[in-house]
Amino acid sequence: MTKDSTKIFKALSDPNRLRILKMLQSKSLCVCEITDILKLATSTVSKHLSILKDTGFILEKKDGKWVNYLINSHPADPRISSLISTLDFWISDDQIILSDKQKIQKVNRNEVCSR
Amino acid sequence: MTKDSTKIFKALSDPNRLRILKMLQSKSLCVCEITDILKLATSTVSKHLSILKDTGFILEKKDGKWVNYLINSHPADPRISSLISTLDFWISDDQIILSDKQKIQKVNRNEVCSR
DNA sequence: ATTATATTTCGTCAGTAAACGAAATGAGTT
DNA sequence: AACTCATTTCGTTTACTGACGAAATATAAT
Repeated sequence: MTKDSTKIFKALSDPNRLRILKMLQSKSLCVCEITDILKLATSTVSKHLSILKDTGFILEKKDGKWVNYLINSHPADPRISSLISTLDFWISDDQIILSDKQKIQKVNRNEVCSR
Repeated sequence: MTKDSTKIFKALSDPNRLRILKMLQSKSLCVCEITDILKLATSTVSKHLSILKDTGFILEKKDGKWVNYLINSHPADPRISSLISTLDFWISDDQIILSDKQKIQKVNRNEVCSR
């Protein structure tokens, strides 16, 4: 219990993972869209997503060749739901988070991917 | 803002620091008392405490040669207060946490220190 | 079937974090 | 002032984490 509490906090203790969570709170996205915004290697983003998925913060939904990731709206673990709603209030005035949010609206997976 | 949010989560993502916080939620303690319970080097415990202090989770109160640490009941940062009260509910059924809590009651700083 | 695209897995490297003991600091005691 | 005890700081070692590119996997399109 202590051990998996630390696992939950560890998942939130990386700035790129927080950015991902905040983005997914606005809109569900595929790996390459997130990659385009964070400017990281695809493999790195994939790893971050698997950490967030393992802890229960997000879900994946396969759609053909794409894998969409979305916020887990009904997590089994109450600690996760509590933290997700907490994050809604936190960090909402942050520059990077705001600009991410704008980019999300414009991003087009057909342009962004296959490059 | 994102950066110091991760700093806050990082502070909570170590099992020994969570044990310390849960202990301090029951009773304020000095470094050597905590050292005795966690079975770590004094210098290690001191480092953990400084991390918790820097993020605002705990306060220190000097008392002669002892330095007592206590939960920060009125943190300036609302994120910290939110997490502190959250931790009150979490992890309360954990074996290690419960046995720590029992040891705290018995610990005597005059026996434990100076060895 | 072959090719193309999206994602994951693997191996590696660099930076970070946690542990320790030893030396330094700070505060009481003699 | 010299001494003792609690704590912090420093230097070192070991383990973990985040980043990358290359290779492997999965699905769609030709």
